[in-house]
Amino acid sequence: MIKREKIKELLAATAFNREVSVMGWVRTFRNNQFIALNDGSCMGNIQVVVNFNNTPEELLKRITTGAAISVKGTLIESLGKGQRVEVKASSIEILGDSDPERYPLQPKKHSLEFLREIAHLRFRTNTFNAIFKVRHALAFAVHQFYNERGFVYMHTPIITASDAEGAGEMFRVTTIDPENPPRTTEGKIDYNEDFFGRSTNLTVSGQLEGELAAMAFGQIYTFGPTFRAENSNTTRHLAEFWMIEPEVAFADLEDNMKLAEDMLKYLIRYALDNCGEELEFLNTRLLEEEKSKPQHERSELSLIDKLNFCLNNDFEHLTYTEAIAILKASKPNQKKQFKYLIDEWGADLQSEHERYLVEKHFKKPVILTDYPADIKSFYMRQNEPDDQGRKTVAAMDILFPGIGEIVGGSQREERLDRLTQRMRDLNIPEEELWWFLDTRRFGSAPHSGFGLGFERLVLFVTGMTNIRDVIAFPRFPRNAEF
RNA sequence: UCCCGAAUAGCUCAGCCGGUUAGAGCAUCUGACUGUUAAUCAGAGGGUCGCUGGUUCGAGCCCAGCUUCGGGAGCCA
Repeated sequence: MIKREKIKELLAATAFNREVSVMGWVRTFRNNQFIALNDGSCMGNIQVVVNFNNTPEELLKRITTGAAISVKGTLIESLGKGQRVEVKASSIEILGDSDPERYPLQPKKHSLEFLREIAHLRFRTNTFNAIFKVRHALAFAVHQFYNERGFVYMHTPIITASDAEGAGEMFRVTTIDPENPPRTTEGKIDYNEDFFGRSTNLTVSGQLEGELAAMAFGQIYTFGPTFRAENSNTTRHLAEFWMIEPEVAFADLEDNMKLAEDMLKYLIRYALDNCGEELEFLNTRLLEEEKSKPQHERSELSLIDKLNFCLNNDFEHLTYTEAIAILKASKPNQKKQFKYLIDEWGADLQSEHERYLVEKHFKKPVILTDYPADIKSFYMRQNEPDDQGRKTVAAMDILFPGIGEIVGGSQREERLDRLTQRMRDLNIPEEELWWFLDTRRFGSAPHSGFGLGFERLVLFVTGMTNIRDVIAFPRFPRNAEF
């Protein structure tokens, strides 16, 4: 029996007139003769040539779009134009039929909206083949980047009992019978009777546990699923998404920003170096897509140019206070074109402001630092008040064109008294986070970390615009299909 | 959750001022052709016009509510 060869290898083959075996799924069957066969090993198809004169009618009828077939034949230089090699079939076996009346994928362009409804089949399109190859490459590169730098990959828990982190609404994890829950004497649901003996949730972040490990290993990262039960209906939020969270001891905000920028550039370079075919395809796809848009909405750079631009330029560093000054003096603010006008220091930046800074003013990735303490989390390190007595924290957000916030991080507050004071101010119960505070009690040290939304990175690198298209089976409000 | 828009054949869409039997391209099926490249040519089948109610002699079209989808905002990664 001949060993099955992958189409990717056959398309690159130089030795002809040899017997080969290929298996794959039919993309199209033209002229009763030419099968475009794809096995997922690459985006390209191999052409299988069938001699319909000596092939039974019943077999030819079963070579339909989507069918899985096994082909044995001779690899030859193509007799026709349009492809270099083809397989002259000597025998074809149908492995799995595909009813053409019911198979939803046609050899034509489908809308992303339609493909989202058939997410179980959309992997079979070139677009999603490319997206998920890039996603794979980026995930692999994340591990390679941190491994090369001696980071330890930590698996932080997915089920957590702490609800104090404040990153968002949480999904409850329980085995309690919702029809008949155990009650306390006051009539409330008694979580002492629950599986863990307490109320538990799906994690919204591995950061707090990551800090514990960083205070022993020095440098760690997490890369796992994260859950937010926010009723977010946008092109850049998911209820279940993957997050990368490095945490580094003895590192300040500068080190943190450097790590983040190095990582993003490393990942983008890895994709460019390893997913050339896929990015070329996505680049062309995007150009086609843009043709239907009015001139002013089209992007100035193509996808690949944009990625290279990102690699070859330093990210813009900017404090919140400097950003406010730029925004205050900006044309849209002066002409009152912003929906939310900038007048006071202390207000949170709206996405229109972030977009202005990134896409109009600097036209490159921006790292915003030193936000007002009042709009940031309790664990961020408190800076000394400025000459006007304004309080800020050592936070940094990285903003990307078209995506917005892709990284959020900070130097952590390592001083126990400052941390607990802030927790009291925000009504965060200290007793629940006793283990977290222990890091500040026993050998506390400066440390920093950040979170990178993996899907947002995949969005940027693939040039896709809806986050639901860069994760296999997106989870969002009112949708958990597949 | 809020604002805006959309929902008509398997897919992408047209459907005029509310008026006879709701159309096109692609896909599918049948036949022809047989070195095609989203093959081509000829023909055929395919519709509870998202759902519920209302206005009207008459509703795909107007109104209300609901559902779902898309874009934007908020929450954030």
